[in-house]
Amino acid sequence: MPPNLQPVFRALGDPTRRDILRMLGQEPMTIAEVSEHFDMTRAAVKKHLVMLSDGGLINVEPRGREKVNSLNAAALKPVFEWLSWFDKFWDDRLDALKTAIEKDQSHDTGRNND
Amino acid sequence: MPPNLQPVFRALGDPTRRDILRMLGQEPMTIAEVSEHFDMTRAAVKKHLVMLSDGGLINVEPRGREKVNSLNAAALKPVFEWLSWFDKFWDDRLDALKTAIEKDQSHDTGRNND
DNA sequence: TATATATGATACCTAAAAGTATCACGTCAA
DNA sequence: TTGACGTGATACTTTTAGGTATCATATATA
Repeated sequence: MPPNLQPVFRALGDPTRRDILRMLGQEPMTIAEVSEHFDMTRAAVKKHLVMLSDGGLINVEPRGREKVNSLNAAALKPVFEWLSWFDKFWDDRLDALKTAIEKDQSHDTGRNND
Repeated sequence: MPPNLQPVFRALGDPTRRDILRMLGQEPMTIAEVSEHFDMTRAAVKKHLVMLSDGGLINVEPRGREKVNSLNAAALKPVFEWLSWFDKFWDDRLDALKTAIEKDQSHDTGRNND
């Protein structure tokens, strides 16, 4: 079952959320810690985290009274693959090689790309 | 100067626009032709095309009284590269190979990735 | 236990997105 | 040259996104 791409693309559509992803790529953070990096209320940051969670882009785990948000980069994979459909238009060579790599790997390439 | 990613990500955030990109990947189309594929007015489709154009994702060329919209997949490249930053989290092997490919190519890899 | 703290949830505001309807304008064709 | 046709542009409506403010709840901690 192909994952629904829409929540992922929607989550990526906001610059604050893209920044958050990069931050969580460095280290997991609580909501308060993420909020420190932005000039907006914690509630606003929380909403962004919910959207990221909706897209499966982050994992949220309780730790006492805190919630630790960590990156789930695997959720980006379908996006990457959706984009790869267009490789042929801007770089035939890279596309060919990447296809070879994917074939070489024993991946479940049950891709739908929609 | 790194292209502004925001208009591109915003354009990709809507499923109709992603569909249009795939359609234009098959062949260039006029606004009327694109509109035939969707259950909405031509004006609405036109707005989507403007957003795609804002992100540089399509080229629009006049042909008599028509406008021919064609895919500009090169505009997806920065998005692809932005995503590639996360490769290490979900597939070290593919990332390593892709890096090797890019190094092998003589590309203007003046990437900023923000 | 009493209190401070981290988060959750709700209501509300503003702006932008997505869509429709309508009309104006340029171009092709009879 | 007169329509017909494809498009551009504007005004309008509805929904969603992004944000603030506020209060409730659960958990540490003095």
